[in-house]
Amino acid sequence: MASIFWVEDQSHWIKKFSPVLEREDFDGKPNSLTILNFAEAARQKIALTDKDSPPDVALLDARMNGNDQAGFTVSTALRKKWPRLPIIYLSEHSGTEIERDALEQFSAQDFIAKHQHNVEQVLCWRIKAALRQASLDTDLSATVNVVNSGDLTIDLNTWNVYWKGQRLMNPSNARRPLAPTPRKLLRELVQSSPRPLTAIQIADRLDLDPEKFSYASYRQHIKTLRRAFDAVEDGEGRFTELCNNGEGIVTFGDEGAYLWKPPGGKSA
Amino acid sequence: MASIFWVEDQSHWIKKFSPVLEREDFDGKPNSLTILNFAEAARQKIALTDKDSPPDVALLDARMNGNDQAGFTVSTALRKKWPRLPIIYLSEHSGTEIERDALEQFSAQDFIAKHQHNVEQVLCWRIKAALRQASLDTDLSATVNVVNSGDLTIDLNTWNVYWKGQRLMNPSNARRPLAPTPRKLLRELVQSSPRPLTAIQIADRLDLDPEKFSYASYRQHIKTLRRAFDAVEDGEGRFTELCNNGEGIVTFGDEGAYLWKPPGGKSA
DNA sequence: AGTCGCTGTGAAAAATCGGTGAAAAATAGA
DNA sequence: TCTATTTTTCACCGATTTTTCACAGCGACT
Repeated sequence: MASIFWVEDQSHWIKKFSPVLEREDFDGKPNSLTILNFAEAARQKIALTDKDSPPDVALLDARMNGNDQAGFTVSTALRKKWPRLPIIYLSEHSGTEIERDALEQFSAQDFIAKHQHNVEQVLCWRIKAALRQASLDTDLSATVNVVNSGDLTIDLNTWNVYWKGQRLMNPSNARRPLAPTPRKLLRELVQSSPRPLTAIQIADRLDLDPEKFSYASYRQHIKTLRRAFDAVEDGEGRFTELCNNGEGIVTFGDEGAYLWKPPGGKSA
Repeated sequence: MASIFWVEDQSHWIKKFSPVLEREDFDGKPNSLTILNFAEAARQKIALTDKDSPPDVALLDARMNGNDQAGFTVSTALRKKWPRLPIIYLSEHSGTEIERDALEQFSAQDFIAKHQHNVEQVLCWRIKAALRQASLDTDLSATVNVVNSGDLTIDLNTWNVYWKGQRLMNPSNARRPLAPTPRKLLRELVQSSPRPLTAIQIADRLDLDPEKFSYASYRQHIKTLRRAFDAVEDGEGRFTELCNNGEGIVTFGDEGAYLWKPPGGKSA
């Protein structure tokens, strides 16, 4: 849901833009539009809004109710509370010192002239651009890639697999990591859970030659995986036993398919 | 010095804007302006420019020499080489699908109508805004000219690499510095840690001909690097041994990828 | 009991991976 | 141009991974 914070004092602009802003698809979800008519009302609204739920983008007019600075005071209040919020100016005074101030002094993300061909569309395009830019910024900080399923964690960067906090190792040599194909296979199983995967589907997903990847190989890799889990459970064959009881990596009857069922009752 | 990369096929626009762009004070230093008249020339220039000295901002016209897509092909080439370079379109066709494509499909930073009041000024303001935004982005990651990872330091100015305070030298001749390709390769590995890099990804990042850069070459460079580290550890093969134990420069086990894992337990 | 299909298994064969030195090819510098 | 250096290619080896094969256990059905 894209939430838009809009301050506009002239009703005819509100009439013109609000239907477009409400209908336009910014992120696949319906938008929430907050419209304020006065700078003072806007500042109050800002003060009352939870700091942890900022709007996604703000639209301001620099000059409102005859006051050249009205929009900028709102801008300042917004920036103070949410420094990274993209602010877009919508103004009748493009190419003037108002545009310069907005861009230079008040770090506007964009400045759109109200009087131009096809404004409604342009506005939407530029809001989208601003939203994209903002999401880029936040993506930079957190790029953690993990798949999680109960006690299982797969780190998609290093491809390490952790089971109850311990790293799954190669069962034939405890100092070596799990081999590539079993790792990928496990990931596919976990990701497609609770759906089972046949050998053919696995070959397809792992981009292996379907001629070469037989059900026999599949079985072999499953064995490897179960043993790797067993090694962590450190007792003897605890995990394999689990599988026989219908949890963990279980067979799915037909067509030689296997299925990941998160042990411990909970689902993925 | 703000360096501006500008592609424009019509000389009257060049006459109109170039004095302004040259004189305007973007960052307190004189600007360097590169003007290309054709998309093809622009692409060649991009290919010839050092990957590590990108322009600060690019100005493009979407439609050039009668071809609607000409500007976009340049945009693609720029983005591929310098993903974070801000690209500003200067066009006579605002409010059209050209503007939409530029903003949505080609992730333009901005789109400026050539026919508007006070364009030269507007252009300057918006370039400044783009530069500010870009510097914000890089501030986020690291303004420092040093890549640091545990005991490893890469000075991005001199390209020297230090390991535990000592400079890494060329293993085939201890009086010479580490060769360029291994240095760059190490940097990419360190920067993308904890993600592994395949030979193809490395070729792409170092801007090498992917036809020529084979997995065999990659291995060879890795060998060179490991030996360089060994030389600093001064004993025999201490670092290579580390690698076998899963730290330092380690194989990823799939698709011939390697990965930098900062030794000493700590992550980057 | 017989046999069919599915699953699990160990052992062996086959393919691949990662490391290596040496030599050829490309590039940079004088 | 010639030389020094860097980069790529090639052929080889051992270790590891992946596939294949042959067989055994098990339940279902006839």
